[in-house]
Amino acid sequence: MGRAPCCDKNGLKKGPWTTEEDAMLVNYIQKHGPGNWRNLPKNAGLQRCGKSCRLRWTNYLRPDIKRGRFSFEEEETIIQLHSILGNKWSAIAARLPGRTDNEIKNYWNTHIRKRLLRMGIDPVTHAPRIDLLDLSSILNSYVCNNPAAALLNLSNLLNSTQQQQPLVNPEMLRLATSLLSIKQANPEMCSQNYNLHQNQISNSQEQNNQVLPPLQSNDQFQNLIQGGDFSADMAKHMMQQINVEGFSPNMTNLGCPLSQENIFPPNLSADHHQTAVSQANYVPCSTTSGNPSPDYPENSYFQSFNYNKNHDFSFDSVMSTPYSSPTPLNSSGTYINSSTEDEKESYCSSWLKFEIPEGTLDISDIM
DNA sequence: AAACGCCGCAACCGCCGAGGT
DNA sequence: AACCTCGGCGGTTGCGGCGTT
Repeated sequence: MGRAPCCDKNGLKKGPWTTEEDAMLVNYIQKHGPGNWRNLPKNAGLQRCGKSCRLRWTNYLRPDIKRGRFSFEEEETIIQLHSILGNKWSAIAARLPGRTDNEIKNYWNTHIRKRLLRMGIDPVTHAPRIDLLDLSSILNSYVCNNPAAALLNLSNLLNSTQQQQPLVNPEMLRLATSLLSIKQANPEMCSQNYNLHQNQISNSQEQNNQVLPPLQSNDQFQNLIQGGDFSADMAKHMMQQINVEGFSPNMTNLGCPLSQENIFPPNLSADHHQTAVSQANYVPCSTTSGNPSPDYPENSYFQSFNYNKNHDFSFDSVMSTPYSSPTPLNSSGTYINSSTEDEKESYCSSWLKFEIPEGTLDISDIM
């Protein structure tokens, strides 16, 4: 049985509200309070349906609504809550005083979502995007001191881009080639990182009394996925490794893909799924020094992307200011309005721009 | 100056669950 | 149990403003 419409729409006005209508609605609610939305428009003399009145009140006319730009703190809160709650905008709004679910939803869709996509982060899963999987296989080959395999993987990757949709965006390719060239220049560094990576995993397992061995390669991970025999324990195991590593443009970290679609099969419970996602993104990122970066607030979403201040590939090295901040704080603590989306974007993209040293790998040769 | 395209946001739509009859 | 109302939610749409050509 179909549900009856909330009101008789014949003769009722739709579209943008006029100031007169706003005034009528506000006056009525100030006298009688909100509620009984069905009868409210009739009593208030409005040619609107109750639903429209309620939306207008809750999303725009309510006196406690905070208007204007979202602060950096608000933005971070939204991202973190979204990673936990998903598209539960009302739940997110409940934790952001003065902001409505509609406003947060719009802000997410028009600003944050796009920014995360440009950063290579899946806005749904909050994990690095699927194309990093292929990138990781290239980098992993190099970690294993197999440049030939790396080049082969890269070649396959490029060939695949000639079919339908590109698997890797240009920034990812640039990152890949840059890292390859850096590896050529500093072979010891990478092996050190790899050893460190393995040590971290071992330490983590001791702490968690786990007996599962660390995944030795990206291939092993891929086999797990493709084999279909992927239990919740395995997923947990994977996420432990991710927790140890955090996420950074570090080679070994990239060898551990985070895409949620791959990590969690449909039969994995939502609880496992959600818990793992939260852990993957928001545990404090381990660093070689063992200390979190002081450049970001503790537990900052963006701190998850921080690697190591002393490391050549640290995001810190290319970010002097939290790039997500829409309105950087000045000395008095007020927000500077001159910050533009372009400026924010430049922060985001800067840590993906690793210039290729001259005389190193030339992708055009492969293509 | 006009045309065009893009973007952001307010508003709408359809669905759902809770609660009442 | 069935039906209905109501409030709430998330997804989508459409319009106006703005920048670019």
